[in-house]
Amino acid sequence: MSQVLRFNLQRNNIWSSWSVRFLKQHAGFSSGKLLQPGSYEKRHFATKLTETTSWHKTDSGSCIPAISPLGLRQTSEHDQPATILVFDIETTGFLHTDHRIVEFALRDLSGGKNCTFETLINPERNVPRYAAEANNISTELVCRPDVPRFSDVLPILLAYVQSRQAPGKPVLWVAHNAKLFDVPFVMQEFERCSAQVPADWLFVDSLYLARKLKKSDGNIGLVNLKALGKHYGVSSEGPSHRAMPDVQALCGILPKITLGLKLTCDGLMSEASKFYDFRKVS
DNA sequence: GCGTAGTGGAACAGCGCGAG
DNA sequence: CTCGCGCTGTTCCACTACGC
Repeated sequence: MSQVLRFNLQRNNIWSSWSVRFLKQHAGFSSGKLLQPGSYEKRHFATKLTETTSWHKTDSGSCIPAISPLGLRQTSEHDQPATILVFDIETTGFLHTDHRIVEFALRDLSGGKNCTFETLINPERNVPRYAAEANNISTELVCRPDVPRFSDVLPILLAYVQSRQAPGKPVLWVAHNAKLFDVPFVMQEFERCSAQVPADWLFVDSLYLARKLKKSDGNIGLVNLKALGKHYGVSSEGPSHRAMPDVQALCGILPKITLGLKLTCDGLMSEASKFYDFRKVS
């Protein structure tokens, strides 16, 4: 498991062209070193092929998961109204105005090869002890010159998302408590980089959906990720309160929620708030 | 530790109805 | 007509949950 950055790109060998070019341009990494087994950068920037869960529609139109063969998409891009990316971040604290992102992870629900993106981020500030205790990400781990800053990661992230995005279709970002936590942080980091969030990025808060479902399903108790995972029998690999395990958990929970809400992919789209809606809140 | 949203309970106001 | 009762809706407040 990489300590700093795992960067997975799908669709042929974008990895060997785009990513290296971006890394060279924006993060100052050498492509030669990058591809050398055992090299320092290789340890940090590694691709991983995963067999993943993809979504497709039931007869009733609800979104449910289905195991897809390695590297194959069961749902064609033309059938999907949007690329759905489940993401999670770890930060140095609660306030997006005062704190920084230290880890970013996402997973493309359509599955297939290299459907995940995960990286540690150099916050350029100390990680408070309470935050480090919560997410096991210490100052020593991320405040190092070899750990990319958000500004380094941003062009790679944008390229990755673009590589996953179907032409003309929006990108639907899903996170737990996205409205109050994840999106304001991401927005703040974009602003720090003087970058614009793409206009076709939409955001859905799974916490809001879970609360909505709870009203109609009395069996649902707490609506935090852990409780929902337990309720639906969804377990995630890896330590809790780290970005990718939480992403994996949400990937398992989200289809259950949409199924419970009888929410179609289009319905999920309608639940999405555009970026400027979140900006009003934050 | 913080900020926000949601929730549940208490308190109150307003209304309708029946009894005297 | 007046009073009392009960129901309903609204408002406020305290508490809880949620993210790290």
